[in-house]
Amino acid sequence: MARRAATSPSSPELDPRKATILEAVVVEHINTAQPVGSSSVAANAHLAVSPATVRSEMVSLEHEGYLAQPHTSAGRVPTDKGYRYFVDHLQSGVLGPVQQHQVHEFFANVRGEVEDVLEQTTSLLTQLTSYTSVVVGAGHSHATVLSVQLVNLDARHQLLVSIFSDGSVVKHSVMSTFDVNHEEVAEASRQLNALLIDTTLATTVQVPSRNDHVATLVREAASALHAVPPTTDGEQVFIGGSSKVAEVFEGVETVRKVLAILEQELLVVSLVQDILNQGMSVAIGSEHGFESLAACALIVAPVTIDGSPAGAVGLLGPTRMKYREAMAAAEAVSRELTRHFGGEEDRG
Amino acid sequence: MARRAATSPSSPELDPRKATILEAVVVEHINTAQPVGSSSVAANAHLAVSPATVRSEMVSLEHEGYLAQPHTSAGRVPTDKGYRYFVDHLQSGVLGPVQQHQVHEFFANVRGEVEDVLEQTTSLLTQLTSYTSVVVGAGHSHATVLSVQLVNLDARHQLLVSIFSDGSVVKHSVMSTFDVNHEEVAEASRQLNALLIDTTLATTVQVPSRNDHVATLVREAASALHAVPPTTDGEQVFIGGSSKVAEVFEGVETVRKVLAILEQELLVVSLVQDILNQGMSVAIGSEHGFESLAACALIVAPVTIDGSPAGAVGLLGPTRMKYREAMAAAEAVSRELTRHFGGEEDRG
DNA sequence: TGTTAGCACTCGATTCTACCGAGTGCCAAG
DNA sequence: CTTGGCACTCGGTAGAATCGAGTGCTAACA
Repeated sequence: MARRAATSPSSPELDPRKATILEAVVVEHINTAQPVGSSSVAANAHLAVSPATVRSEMVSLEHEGYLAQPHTSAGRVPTDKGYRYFVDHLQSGVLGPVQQHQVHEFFANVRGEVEDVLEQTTSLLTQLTSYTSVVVGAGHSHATVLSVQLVNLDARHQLLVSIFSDGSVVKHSVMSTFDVNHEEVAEASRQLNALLIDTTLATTVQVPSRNDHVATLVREAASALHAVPPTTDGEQVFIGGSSKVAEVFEGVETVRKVLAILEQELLVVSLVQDILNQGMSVAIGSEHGFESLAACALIVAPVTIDGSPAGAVGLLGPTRMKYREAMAAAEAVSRELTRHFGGEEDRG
Repeated sequence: MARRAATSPSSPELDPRKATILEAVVVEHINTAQPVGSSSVAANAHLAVSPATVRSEMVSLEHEGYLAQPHTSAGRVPTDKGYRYFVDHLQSGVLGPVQQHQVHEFFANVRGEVEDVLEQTTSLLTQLTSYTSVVVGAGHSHATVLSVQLVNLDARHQLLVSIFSDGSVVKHSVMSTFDVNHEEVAEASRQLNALLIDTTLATTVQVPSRNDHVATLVREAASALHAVPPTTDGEQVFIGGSSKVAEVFEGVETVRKVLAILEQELLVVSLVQDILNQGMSVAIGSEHGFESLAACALIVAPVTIDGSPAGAVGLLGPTRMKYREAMAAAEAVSRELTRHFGGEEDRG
């Protein structure tokens, strides 16, 4: 319920009958992918009115922008606004027993590093919903350094391995212009530890200005660590079920566009995070502002660790996707993921 | 030339005129995606014969399995065998000036870790060819351990970070059933180093059998490290341009199948490596044995470091792909990649 | 006033037909 | 062995006819 409220950017109430009709149209169109006619609404929705009445209501709904007509003599199709109303007034569904079981099984058996779990979670989500799934793991921009280690690959190549408090590990190669022996590397490693432990990536550190081998190594290693790629602070993206794109969308061109977006992982991250920042759980059609995703709806659910945002799960489908089921799945998985990571910490 | 010889699994020589006709059909069909008729071959290929003659040759080529007829009154289309002959007798092309420039630019500017370079290489390949690209980085199954480090995330959770001689870094979490203090972790870390340095993942190590905290930690950490996922020894796969699948293949079903295969990265690795193991550089249609890739051709080129196989680059397209250009691109990129990594080592 | 039955109308989809033409296979002459 | 000639095949396209789902409007009705 809280969710539903948080998720309503613009849903003026609608006359109850209109609401029922709109809902019927949406449901029907989601199931059939066809324009919906007045008679099928009159039959289906159990409001005891004639098709003619439904028709006049539909005209009105069309004027208000909730429905559209592909051509003069066809049924109606929901607009993005129509879907939005539908979603905002959707009572939250619950996962079917089979799906619940799948989720339970998954989290009971899943093992391995965070990355592996997140990766596998995309499979779970796609299996649950038949939609393309996205899992975003938060960056480690405010994690502190637990330990760094500089090792010699050969005399001119060193590797800086940094371990962060959130369990992430990052490596950077360092190339030196002079030969370095093991003692120098060990000494540099020691100094780097002293310098970097408990700092974050954002912290600026005081590097030695001397020009001996060790000091130079330390300088280069530290700068390698702080040379953050400008576009991201290390979020990870996992995408699962991209083949579903070809099943679920019609029209090669749409498929191509969607795949092209999915290829740009940075874009996907920002897309998901934009939606979360706006407090939404669903972005429909043009709402997310990506031209080439106009045919898509994206459901997102945040994952938190110890109350602070740690990532998100998402489901990407056509605007006529099965919102209730997909939202239930996204929520269940995000909840379990939160518990999986958070709970582990508590128990440990 | 050596390549071409190595790449011929089954290409009995063909009567020169038939060869010319076959080639003309393949070229034409690659360009137009349409069945090719006798007259266009007679006109195009500069053999001074009439369409009628071409026709009779075509009948013969069809009997021998090089060509096929979609239906009675249509032109001919190459079979997999036809493409195979074509490829086996293709004199190696050379990259166009624009592409050469792109490759050069790329390798002049590329920075970062091996993984980043490989990842970005997929973009390069896709940009060069407009096909989906695959880059496989070899596993570190025979790299030796340079250093391991065990750190405390909290009292019950430790992280084992292992650095290998090939520059790869792997982390494993270790969960303990008792609280561990920093001294114990440090001691365990020391012992693990003594135990593991210079071993490979395949080496079995003698772990302490005592039951104190440190020994238990060491045991658990060592077993975490050796618990290799059964299906792989750490190959990395990078896939680029999957949206090209939707451009290049016709038929939603084909697109779906191909994407589904690409999702299973392990499959892609084994596919690429099978082809390389057989000494082939191109697998056409059914040659690679994947039912659902029957409409595909896959071009692969090995990447070596210091003479030993270190991975591969691949290009995936329809059987009617532009072999010469794509092969040239794959070769050029694999060559540059080999130089990029190998050369660096030599200079360093 | 809101609802409904009736009805003419619209227009995409489907079917059918005719037909075009690219391409074939065959044959007889060169 | 090659080639021009020719009858034949058959997918693709265009046009006409038809179908029917669905609409908007209107007049009657509660």
